Amino acid sequence: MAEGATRSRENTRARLLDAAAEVFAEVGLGEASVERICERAGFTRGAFYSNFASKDEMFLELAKAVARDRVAAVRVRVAEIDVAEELGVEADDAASIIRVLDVIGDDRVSTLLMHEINIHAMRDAEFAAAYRAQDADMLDEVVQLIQEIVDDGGLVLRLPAHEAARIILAVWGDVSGRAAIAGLDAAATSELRSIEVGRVVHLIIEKC
Amino acid sequence: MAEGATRSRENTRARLLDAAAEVFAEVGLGEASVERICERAGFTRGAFYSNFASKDEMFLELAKAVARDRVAAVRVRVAEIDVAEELGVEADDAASIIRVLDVIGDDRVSTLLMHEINIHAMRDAEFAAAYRAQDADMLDEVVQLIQEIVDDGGLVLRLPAHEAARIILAVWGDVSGRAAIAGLDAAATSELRSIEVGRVVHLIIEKC
DNA sequence: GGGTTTCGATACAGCGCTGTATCCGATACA
DNA sequence: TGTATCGGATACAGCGCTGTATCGAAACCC
Repeated sequence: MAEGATRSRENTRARLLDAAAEVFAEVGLGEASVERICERAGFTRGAFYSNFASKDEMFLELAKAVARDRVAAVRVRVAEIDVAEELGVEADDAASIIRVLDVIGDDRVSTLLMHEINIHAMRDAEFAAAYRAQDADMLDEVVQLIQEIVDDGGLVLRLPAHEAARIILAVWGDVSGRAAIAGLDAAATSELRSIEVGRVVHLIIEKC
Repeated sequence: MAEGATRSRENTRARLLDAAAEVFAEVGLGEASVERICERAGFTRGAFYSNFASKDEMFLELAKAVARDRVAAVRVRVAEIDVAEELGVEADDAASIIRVLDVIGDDRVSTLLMHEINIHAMRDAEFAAAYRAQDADMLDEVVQLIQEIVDDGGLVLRLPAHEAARIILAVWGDVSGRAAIAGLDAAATSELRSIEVGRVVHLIIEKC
């Protein structure tokens, strides 16, 4: 278990996972062959089967990694906003939320991949359990964010925080999907999200 | 082109399309083989290639049919509500909208299929164009519905109607997806939808 | 009722993918 | 520096799917 070897192995795993994310996004889980993933990563199938038991097992791992990264990214952003508030920099309510959410899935590949993960959760009950757990984590994070913004700004919610979070996430996902369908680039997608999600946030948060 | 033969041919086409809808929902477009679809329909591939040029062409046709049926179903429900209102039967605002939307994709297969169609639209630009057109039609239908309910009830919208419709559809889709992931049956799904969509409707429609 | 057409079944050649078994080179270690 | 180990490449047998070409039977037409 030498350092170099391990590092190299971890590196090929990462490269394979990255390639898989792209391929899954491009053609979907079903049509993505192990061969194609390896080709994309610059390996042969030997490397794949040396690192993963099967395509499904790999997909599971990829989904876990994506979920972990998303929640972590949101958590970081929330913390950043906390710091900003403590420094007295009062941000606009909607803008804060959008800036936080913007960290998840800016790009096309992420959106496609999330949808692929989502639909897989509908098909596989076992996978669904893990998915729901991470979805709940993400929701909690957003709830907490909303709560802080409302408390610090002396604002009022028209809805319980966790229901508000659900709606915001739903609209966020909907806009992202439509942007991908419309073929919008990152900038345009971001702008569209600001507008539409901002509208919902202002609908939910009552200004006094 | 005798009647009987034609009818029979139409029948096999329909059976193949039904089977395809199930298989696409179960395993996705990519993993659905022509063979499997035919097996499900009780035919061999001979019948398939006699009726469709390819799996993709068939998917396109299926998507068109689904879209057509959905919009048509909504249109019928909207008309029903119009009649009810003319008869003086004043329905609850949220309930009316939910009853209309409930007509689209009650079941698990429809939800899966819609997601499959949706994700395919993200991947295929040409397909996306057709998808967006039908999506716009559906949106228009909901906008009209909202408008009528608001006008007849002397209510006020907190948002422009078409933005309200977008949000309602987004939440509706989100709830449907989560219900499928949770493995809820039709009744539970319907109930969950009532609650969550109802909440959004009440948020958007101001009662005077 | 015999010829014609049509629809779906069957047969076939071929390809791409799978998963395993084996091999080779590089790296770590003594 | 020789040796053991490990990671990835290569080789291989086999399967399932594809799409076409052909065939048989049933329905239709006169």
